[in-house]
Amino acid sequence: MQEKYDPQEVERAVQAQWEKTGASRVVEDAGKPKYYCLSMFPYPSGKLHMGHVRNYTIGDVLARFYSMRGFNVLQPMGWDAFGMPAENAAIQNGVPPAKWTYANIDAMKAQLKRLGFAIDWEREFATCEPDYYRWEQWLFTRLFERGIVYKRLGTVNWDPVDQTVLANEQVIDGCGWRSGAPVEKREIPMYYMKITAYADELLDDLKKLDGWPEQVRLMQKNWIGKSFGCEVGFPYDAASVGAEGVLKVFTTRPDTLMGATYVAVAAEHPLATAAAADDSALREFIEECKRGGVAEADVATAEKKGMPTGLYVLHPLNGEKLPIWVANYVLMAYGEGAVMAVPAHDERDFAFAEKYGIEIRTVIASPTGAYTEATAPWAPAYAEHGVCVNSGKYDGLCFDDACDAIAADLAARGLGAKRAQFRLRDWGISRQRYWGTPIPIVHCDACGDVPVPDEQLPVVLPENVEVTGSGSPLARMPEFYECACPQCGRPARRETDTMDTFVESSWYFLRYCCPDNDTAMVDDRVTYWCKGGIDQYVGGIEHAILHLLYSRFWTKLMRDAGLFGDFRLSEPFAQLLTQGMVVAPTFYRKAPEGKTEWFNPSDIELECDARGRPVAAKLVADAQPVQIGGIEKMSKSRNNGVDPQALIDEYGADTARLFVMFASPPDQSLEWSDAGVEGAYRFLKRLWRMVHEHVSEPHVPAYSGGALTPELKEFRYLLHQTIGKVADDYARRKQFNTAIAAVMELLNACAKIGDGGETARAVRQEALEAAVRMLYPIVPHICETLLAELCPKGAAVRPSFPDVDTDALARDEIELVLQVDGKLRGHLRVPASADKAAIEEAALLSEAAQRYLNGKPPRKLIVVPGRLVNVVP
RNA sequence: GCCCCGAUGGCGGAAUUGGUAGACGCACUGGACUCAAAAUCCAGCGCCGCAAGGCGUGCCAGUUCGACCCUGGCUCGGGGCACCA
Repeated sequence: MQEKYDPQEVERAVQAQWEKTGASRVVEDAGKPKYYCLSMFPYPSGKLHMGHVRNYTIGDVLARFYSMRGFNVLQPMGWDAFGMPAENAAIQNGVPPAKWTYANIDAMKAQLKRLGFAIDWEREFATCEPDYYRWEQWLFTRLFERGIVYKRLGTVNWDPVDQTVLANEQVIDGCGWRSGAPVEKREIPMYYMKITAYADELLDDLKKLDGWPEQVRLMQKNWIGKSFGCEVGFPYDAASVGAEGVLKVFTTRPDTLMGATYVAVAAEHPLATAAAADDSALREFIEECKRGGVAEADVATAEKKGMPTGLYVLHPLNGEKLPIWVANYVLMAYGEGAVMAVPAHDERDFAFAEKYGIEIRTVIASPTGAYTEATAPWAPAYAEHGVCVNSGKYDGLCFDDACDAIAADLAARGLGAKRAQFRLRDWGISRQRYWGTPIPIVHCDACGDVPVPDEQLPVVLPENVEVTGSGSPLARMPEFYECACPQCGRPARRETDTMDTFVESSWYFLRYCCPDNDTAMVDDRVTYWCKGGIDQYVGGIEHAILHLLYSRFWTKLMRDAGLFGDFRLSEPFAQLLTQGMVVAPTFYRKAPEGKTEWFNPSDIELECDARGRPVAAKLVADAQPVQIGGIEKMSKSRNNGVDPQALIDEYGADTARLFVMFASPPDQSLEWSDAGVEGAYRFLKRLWRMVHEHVSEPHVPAYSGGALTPELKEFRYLLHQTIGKVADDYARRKQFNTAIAAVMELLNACAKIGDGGETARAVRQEALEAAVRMLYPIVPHICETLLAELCPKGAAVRPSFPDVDTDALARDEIELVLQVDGKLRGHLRVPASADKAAIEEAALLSEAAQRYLNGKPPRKLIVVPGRLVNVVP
């Protein structure tokens, strides 16, 4: 055995061995329990960043642990290859998106291999390959025929200078990121998927996902946002509107209906358009509402503005004329694009009414009497449930009774009924971009929208295109869009929009089971690997809502398309581990034209105050100052990703893996710092040295019984306690930093065992073997090597996880904490078998208790078995 | 603005079910080895105090024999908000 730990050489040799034996290759095996361990696949941005290292190490640790426990483990990897950065690279450097993407995949795959993950690379694919997306197109046509996919208008960000649709990320302070021009909202036809038809199931099934973090389930529940209330119809005031009709709104507070003093509609609402026809000021206001992007955060934080239309509706219960306002806070996409406003009992309506001098009418009193009278000027709106006042026949009714009574009266007039409402909206999947899956639809003047028939699939995305950043390249390629109608054969136009990349990431995990199937989307192998759900999914918490919700939805769509046969998979992910983000500081400079340039932390020199807080920063290259931004998730757009390659080059993959796992528990966000890498490396060197010293003497079999000194007995207690703790950390808690710490403690204790004779060496053999096996999932290269040295005969055998020897855990005496009045005052050694009375007696006799009791009996005596005794004087 | 999460020494973090706050590691300090340095090993290391002891888990209140942990109210930081992935 080499005396010195040389990670580069160890890792090269071990990886070559794994490669040779196909150690990570896996096939279906009915004789073994399966464990499908999935990590979220990366976008091929070019280089791995620390978030990837963390994510894939967590996955690999679990995969290897379950493998050691005898499971048939599948750990696949692929590439979420479509998306905007490839187009941006094309615009900047003129490289075709496909070429750029495949080059990035090669680079990142090499990095993943260097890290030694037990990935079955035979199953790898990229979502930009026609063999993959053809099945997505195929299912799309089925869903289109069933009406799950439909077309309607949707609102997008429009850059009037670049004449192009912008992603929310490309809108900065209301302006296009390249042109700097103010962005406008524009309505265009788009394809939607009816996720709202599955809203109830998506909500109900959350209850079954007990392997998911509560936090994620809660976020999804709130996102789906099922609320109960009432639909209310406000008949048009025919004299002002000039037409018959009913304005529909939804409210969760029908009990406040008698306090409604106006209604508000979105700028795009037909009533707003009608009123603006002969009102230039209103037209101008509606134009103003169209300025700015569509992102909800921007809309919700914008100043609330409105304008009266001069039109009226009639209150459905008392016939009173209520003005119709256009308001920028009402969104056409939600519900009916109109709301009823009750300023006295809704904070937003209150602020709006105060600003524009609209009547505020109190109709709810606090049940405790705190808000009883309609007295102006009002304090902030009383938005709690209460009792109806100033509401005629409804006076005195509580929330539930008022809702029932008002809903019944509305129903009697045909102007409303109780119903549920979802916040969830249908999923718009059309993108006016090049680098995505072509939407398989042909537009024919005679036949309308015709899905591409199976025999013409896939609709292949042409790869050699010119990307300019203005408009969609496909829309400039007649050779792509000119086609014959599949139905009537006449000249027709192929759809040039592509699909949202979330579609590809909604089912890739199923395709890993059967990537080579060229006659079906999925097959029986999915049943083997996905029965009961994918056993473990690991990925960033930033995907808690969209990606995970879309994947759940898409799985249900595939189920309902009959693709899973009798197996009928409904929920794809049984266990979910949401990794906390690796965050890093951001640095930028703003150019005069408003463009922002972001600088990588590695190119920055920081100046800190006495307490170590950064106060100023400058770019090393030009020594000029840069602005310090927030500490954000590592991303390409903020250029704050830290490249792990330098770490791997200097210390090796095992140190990188150990350090990242030791730094914090997986679900916690981690501010990147490489302080402490040395410590991880030092630990591996120490482990190597301890094994080297041990094996340089003749081999002894691991301890298997016989008399022990008290010291060795105590050490074996620690050893087996540690094995149990570490196994629990891997399997249940998924907290690897404490598993590592426990093994460190064990080895610290191991180093302190007196050299002793044969027995001590046997115990040390047992401990070192166990420690190396416990660490194997985290640092597999060094452990593979050390295990071969420790058990020369078993070198070829796949390593197993050590078992707990329960005999070693038996104790004669235990130590209890002695508290007086809840404060630590000493310890108590008692026989392990001592009962409550014996413990109480020992506690009262203790020096500490005597000192504080002054001979008086205690007021209380609390014994927590196995832990402590508290004497309350 | 709305939804979710977090805050513990100089730093990363531990305390698993309300029961010893600070495990493990980093940094630092002292010592050993060395011509010297590196590496390694040993010891110390929350704050105040000579000590006894007191204080201490973002802030303010509360529940409890006992609170980092539970409840209410804040502050700050992070994530998501439907076209970043």
